Amino acid sequence: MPKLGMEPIRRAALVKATIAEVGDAGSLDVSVSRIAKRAGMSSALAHHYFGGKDQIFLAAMRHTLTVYGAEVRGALVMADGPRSRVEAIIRAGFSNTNFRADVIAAWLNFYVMARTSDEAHRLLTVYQKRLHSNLQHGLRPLIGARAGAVAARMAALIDGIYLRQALSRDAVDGAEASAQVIAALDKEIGQ
Amino acid sequence: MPKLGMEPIRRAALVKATIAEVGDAGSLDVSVSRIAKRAGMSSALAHHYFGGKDQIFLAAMRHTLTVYGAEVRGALVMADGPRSRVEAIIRAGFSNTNFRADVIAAWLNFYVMARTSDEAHRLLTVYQKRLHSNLQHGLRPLIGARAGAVAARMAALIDGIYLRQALSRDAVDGAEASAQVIAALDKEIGQ
DNA sequence: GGTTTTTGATTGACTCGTCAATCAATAAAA
DNA sequence: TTTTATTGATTGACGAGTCAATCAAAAACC
Repeated sequence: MPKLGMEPIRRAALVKATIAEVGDAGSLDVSVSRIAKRAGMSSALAHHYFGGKDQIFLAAMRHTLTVYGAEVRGALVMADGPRSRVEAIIRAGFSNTNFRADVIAAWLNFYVMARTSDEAHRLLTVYQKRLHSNLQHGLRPLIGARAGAVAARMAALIDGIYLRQALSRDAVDGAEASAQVIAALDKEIGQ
Repeated sequence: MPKLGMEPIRRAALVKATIAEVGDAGSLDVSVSRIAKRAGMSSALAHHYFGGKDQIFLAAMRHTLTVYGAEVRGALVMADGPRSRVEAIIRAGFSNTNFRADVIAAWLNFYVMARTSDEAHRLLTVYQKRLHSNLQHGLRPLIGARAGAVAARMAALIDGIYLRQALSRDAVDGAEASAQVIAALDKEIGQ
């Protein structure tokens, strides 16, 4: 069986399975066995590759942040003009890849994890800083010095809408969510 | 020892201890034994009064919601005029009783719990509905038909700022948080 | 008032299950 | 044969929930 070079494949499978499992369970209270089973391997192998449960979760978290980050960058290169850049940042957060029930559940639980894990805390802080920085950068040409404060509010609003969706059990609607935030944006920048 | 009427005292102590313990641990991953110990009794007694771990958490949740609800009502009777009412609702959410590290941690974890517990889900839905309804009611005289949509955004913003504080490990600042939301309110209603 | 009975309060010890982590062993490349 | 892949079995810890037993106030009774 040992086809060489299994490691990256196994790791990816475990990360994917972790997100799915956390999404299903709704909490971080999922056993390594279950994750491993979903990923099609034994729990021992999961430990072999990741060293421990925390490492598995952190890897899953890094992955969601990486995907999100990539999506934002991708959207930004397509945007022309500051206003369009800000909208791109907003829409990226509510894209079909990020704004899914299981991913949202994972985010929520990462917030819980960040209260006890330094590494999780660090990662989420990076995300928040980046979101704020991106928004501020896009807003500055539009509203100058107010950009910092407005960016903070927009970021909080985005997170808040995320949180609502985490509670909602209905299907999520990224377009509707984006529209909400953009409406607030319009008010903040005066149309 | 059986001084009659211990039950309500014990229950209250357990609820308080639960919030504190969840705040310390940062997650719902706290054993009944620890909660009971902090409340000054055996774990068996905790089970005796509440029946199970979930019941204890739900009671703690109901308590925080009750306190929050009372505070909002109290602030509303003091307010004169719609604008003042809306501000009162906002400030109540960030009051010293509600905007505390352990309480915020509890809220966050209740959101996680709501993904698996129907009763927790119900309670949080009640909170969200009530918050939205209160805001909408206060906003209607100010902006008419737009009140519903704006209330939704304000509610999400409040939750979002809460979430930020859940991540922050510094001391929380309710006044600053209120100011943020009120600034957004000003923009929404046009000064 | 004194005795007995009842009942709420309380706990230590125990059961049962779960889970993270480890290890020894096997199999297939290189 | 050395390295990589892989797993079944095992261990050690921990936690929820149960139970039988104890303790002491209070109520009922004489």
